[in-house]
Amino acid sequence: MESKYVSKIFEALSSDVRLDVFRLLVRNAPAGLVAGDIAKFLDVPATNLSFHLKALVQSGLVTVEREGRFMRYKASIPLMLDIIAYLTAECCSGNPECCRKFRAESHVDPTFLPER
Amino acid sequence: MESKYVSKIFEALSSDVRLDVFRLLVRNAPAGLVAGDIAKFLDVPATNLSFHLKALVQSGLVTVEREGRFMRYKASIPLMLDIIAYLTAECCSGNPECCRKFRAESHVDPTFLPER
DNA sequence: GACATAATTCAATTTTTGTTGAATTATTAA
DNA sequence: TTAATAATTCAACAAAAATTGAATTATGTC
Repeated sequence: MESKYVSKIFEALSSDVRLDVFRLLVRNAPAGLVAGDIAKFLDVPATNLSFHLKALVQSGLVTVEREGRFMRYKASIPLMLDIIAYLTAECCSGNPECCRKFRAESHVDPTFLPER
Repeated sequence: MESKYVSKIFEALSSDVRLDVFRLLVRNAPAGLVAGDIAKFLDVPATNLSFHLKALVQSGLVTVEREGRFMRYKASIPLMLDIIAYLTAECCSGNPECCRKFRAESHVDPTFLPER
């Protein structure tokens, strides 16, 4: 995998609107949600949501298919796992013991971390 | 509010330069590297690298400390694991079996994923 | 102290993103 | 076939990010 390609995927998650959309779709995997429901859940104007959904689809993190007059969006869980594998590849030069030790320290829920 | 904080972290990984820097530091965890070595490895102009390192440090994904006249940068593995947990939280919420199936088919070392 | 080295900050410019309302396309229902 | 609904595209503007070279700060060496 090319870092230019992967950075585009992280760019898709670099807006709080898109991150919220993606997490909503991850929670609602594998069924996904139609655009109107996403807009309702997250209270984002339709026109702005379209802009962000387009970016997510272009990144590959989200897929879309027509369903009558609705558009159904789904998170691509395999791609999500791929970028996690990319990010963590050869962590600590492949020393799994070192990584596991970090893992034990990481049980901070980012939801509760202070703002910067 | 929380997603604004996490999206800033993904923003830090949304440039291919910064993504390359971060992965280099992940591979070289836990020791890290000094700025000049990063510049040499990745062939990035010092002034531009400083700009990107600053963004990484501000996101919290990278830490820095002075070492004589060198600056040593290190990846924050615990924060990396936290944002992975944030991204994958409640995946396939109603259907954990579905989520386990996705994981089994992926290339992710389970060390880096929260239990499900 | 004077000089070299490591790295950063600053200022200027260019490029890219995000947001909004109005107009448009696609589909279904009356 | 007309109207209603779902969603997108378009155009305009506002805001933020990337890049560069010159100047600056901090540290170590002669």
